[in-house]
Amino acid sequence: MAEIKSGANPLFLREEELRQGLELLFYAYRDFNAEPDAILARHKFGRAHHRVIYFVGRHPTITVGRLLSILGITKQSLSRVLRQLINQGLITQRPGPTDRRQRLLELTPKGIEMERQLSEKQRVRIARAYREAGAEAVEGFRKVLLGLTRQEMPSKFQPPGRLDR
Amino acid sequence: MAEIKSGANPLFLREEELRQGLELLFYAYRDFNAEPDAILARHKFGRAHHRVIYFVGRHPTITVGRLLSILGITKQSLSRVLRQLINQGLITQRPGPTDRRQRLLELTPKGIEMERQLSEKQRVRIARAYREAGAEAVEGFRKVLLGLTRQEMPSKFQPPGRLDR
DNA sequence: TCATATATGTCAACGCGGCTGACATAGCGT
DNA sequence: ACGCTATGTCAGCCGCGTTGACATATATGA
Repeated sequence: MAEIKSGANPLFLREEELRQGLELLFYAYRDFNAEPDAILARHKFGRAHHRVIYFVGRHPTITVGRLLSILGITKQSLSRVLRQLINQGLITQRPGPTDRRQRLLELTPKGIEMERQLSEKQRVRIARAYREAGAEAVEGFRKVLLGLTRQEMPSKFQPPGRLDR
Repeated sequence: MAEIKSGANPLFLREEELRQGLELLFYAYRDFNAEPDAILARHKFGRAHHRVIYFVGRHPTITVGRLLSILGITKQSLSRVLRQLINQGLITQRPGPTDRRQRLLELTPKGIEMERQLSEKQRVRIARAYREAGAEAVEGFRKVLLGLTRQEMPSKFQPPGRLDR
């Protein structure tokens, strides 16, 4: 692991390109979450709440366990925000029909409304970026992001609720 | 703000597309930071340290104030991690030559080595994703991310150390 | 030169959201 | 009946944001 850099080496140029990608991702992610963060703050919530609301909305009747592995956090961490969301009436839980140990999670109408408010900001932002960049760029965007994702999941828990169907 | 959804409306299909982008970004960002996180943990550092190391490496002799506005955090937050990095001998500071109130920050050789270790993981990952996706996709990736970034910076502080020169 | 503004640092307290470890309970499956 | 599983909870820790207040050195303009 050395010998990589040198003068007019294409690998050297590439280095800059890669760093750009790095930073682009950093800034985009940060800016992308700024607006929802503001809304959440008004409700005394944080990003963790946002993520839970989002994924429960996306996968109604999802179980706690499945939600845990999507989020990649511990049950203790989840429990804290989940309890708040349930207490505030944004999410309901009910026993699973076949396996009654499970708690199936769903958004209440209030939760749905909140979800809409939060993701609307981001959807608008993405929609604008997509529109400005063009369909072809969008395809590339997705390809690269997908390539960044997963891999070296050491065989163990595959991201279970993956978007890609 | 309603009336958006309906039956066979193209906007409705678009909704799915946008949500995909949303999640893609979430997963990519998460997975993208997993490896550096592991390295950092071994040194008792966190992501905040990573970001500081990264940007100081990228902009040697950067001032504290400039670093603050790149990171978008408060000086108290920065001060904590910066002090640790200086104590651990990864970063040095020295007074600015013209304005001696400033502290110019630079990586020590030890800091450079750490930076290399950390970003190497990410560079490899990006490089792989780029290679698999192809040059055209990379262009699209950048276009879209750039579109997601900035905007509604309320005129105030423009991201000062922006990558795009 | 004096006053004010700027660059930076520091103390203290707080909040969010990760984590580990330990333990509890209900329900499933053999 | 027993053990595994799904879930919940208590307690404590840590990273890393925040606000607010105050300190110091230096720059700069009236």
